[in-house]
Amino acid sequence: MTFSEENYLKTIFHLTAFSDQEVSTNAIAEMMATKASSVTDMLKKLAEKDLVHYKKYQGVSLTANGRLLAKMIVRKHRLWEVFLVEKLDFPWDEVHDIAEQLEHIKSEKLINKLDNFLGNPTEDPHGDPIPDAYGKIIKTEKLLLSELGFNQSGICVGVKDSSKEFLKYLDKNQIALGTQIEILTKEDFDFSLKIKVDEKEVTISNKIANNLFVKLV
Amino acid sequence: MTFSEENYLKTIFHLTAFSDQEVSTNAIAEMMATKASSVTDMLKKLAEKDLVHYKKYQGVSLTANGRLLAKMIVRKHRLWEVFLVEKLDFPWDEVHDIAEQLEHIKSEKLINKLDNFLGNPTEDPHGDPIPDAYGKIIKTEKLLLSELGFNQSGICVGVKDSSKEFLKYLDKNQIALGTQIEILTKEDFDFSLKIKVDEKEVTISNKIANNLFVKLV
DNA sequence: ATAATTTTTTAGCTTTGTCTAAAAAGCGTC
DNA sequence: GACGCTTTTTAGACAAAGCTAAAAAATTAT
Ligand SMILES: [Mn+2]
Ligand SMILES: [Mn+2]
Ligand SMILES: [Mn+2]
Ligand SMILES: [Mn+2]
Repeated sequence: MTFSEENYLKTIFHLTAFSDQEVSTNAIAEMMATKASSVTDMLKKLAEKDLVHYKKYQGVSLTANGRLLAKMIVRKHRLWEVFLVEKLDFPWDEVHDIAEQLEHIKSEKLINKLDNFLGNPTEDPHGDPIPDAYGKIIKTEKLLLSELGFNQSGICVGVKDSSKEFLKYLDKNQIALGTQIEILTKEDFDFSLKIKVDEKEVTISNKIANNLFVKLV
Repeated sequence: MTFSEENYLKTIFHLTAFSDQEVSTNAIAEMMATKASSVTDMLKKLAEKDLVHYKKYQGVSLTANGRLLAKMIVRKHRLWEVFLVEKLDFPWDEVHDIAEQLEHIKSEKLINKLDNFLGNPTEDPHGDPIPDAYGKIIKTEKLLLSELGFNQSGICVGVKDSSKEFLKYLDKNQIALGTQIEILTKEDFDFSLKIKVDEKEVTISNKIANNLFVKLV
């Protein structure tokens, strides 16, 4: 498998993760910042290798085999992210780009040894689950901060948007995984929230609250 | 820089490491298991980028810039080998192939953090020197086991041939870096040696003695 | 039901890195 | 200095992965 094939599989996996529907050529093209015609070419190749179900004009989905391979790439990506943060002390907003490269290193033994070295983590630095060596993913219950009501408290367990910009915003406001957040007030006009973080009051927009996963405490 | 360009630079670096002469198209082709015509194509491209000095029919050598880049690739390769052996507990005969992939990961910050994480090692698991972040290489004095005389003792500090086969042979005979070896007798007919390793006597061929680096004790 | 619009595919071209076969250059021998 | 062998380069082809522009299919609107 080439890097490119792996990247397509991973993209299709992410796009079908929650909807579980067929995914469109254009959706793939947009997410990969490429052209629809290039996507069509690749889908034919992946179909040829039995990694996707593909019928002209009818969207695409992963085969069992394709899904497993995609999960293995996600596994590698997230384990390397843990390594970079836990062992090399990288900030959580810098690891994704490097993991995009490391996820293509081919060696099952390597990734399983890395997994052990890291203590078999179940989540990456952004709170996303790490598939095990068989592709099994343990999904933990989590809801968006925006779904909490007044006076409810949650512990931050993940981010929905894991862009550099958002992660840096959270750093600036001293919000990290494990931080406890209490909802103080909700503004009806723009749905902005006043929250309590570490004894400090902070006002955050609806967009922020919609991208932070919490677990009720 | 592409993987392919990096591999060519690295090969030219290794071929010119000791001789310091121009290297031939055929020598590169042979070491990379490719064809001379492919090498010629790549040399033109590298010359265009000012990474090699190249004149038709007259061999090739690295420019200062090309040499520095080559050293950075070697640095990455050897640091990753240390990581694999020291942290992930890989046997020394399995790390080269994986390092061939890891050496192409692009991130200066990553490699410098890895260097620190490993305690800034100066040598890789095969006794080869690791260039520092500026490309500086500290060469330590070492001689071949075959150069020792009767009753002389040396500590094994490196291997000249680092093929799987040779490394496994050494494992089988309990010879590792740091092992002390004493020359007991030399056979005039085939230059085979009787040596003492860990209180045990072992007979080794001239070929073995010619591929083991030692430091006199 | 037809027309307009959007989506997807096809056709044809480009770049990178490889190959084979043939031509050109360099070198050792007489 | 010519001949023959070896090395190197060139010419031309191919596969992978991308692109643009045009055609075809699907979808939406009238
Ligand atoms: Mn990531
Ligand atoms: Mn992540
Ligand atoms: Mn190596
Ligand atoms: Mn090595």
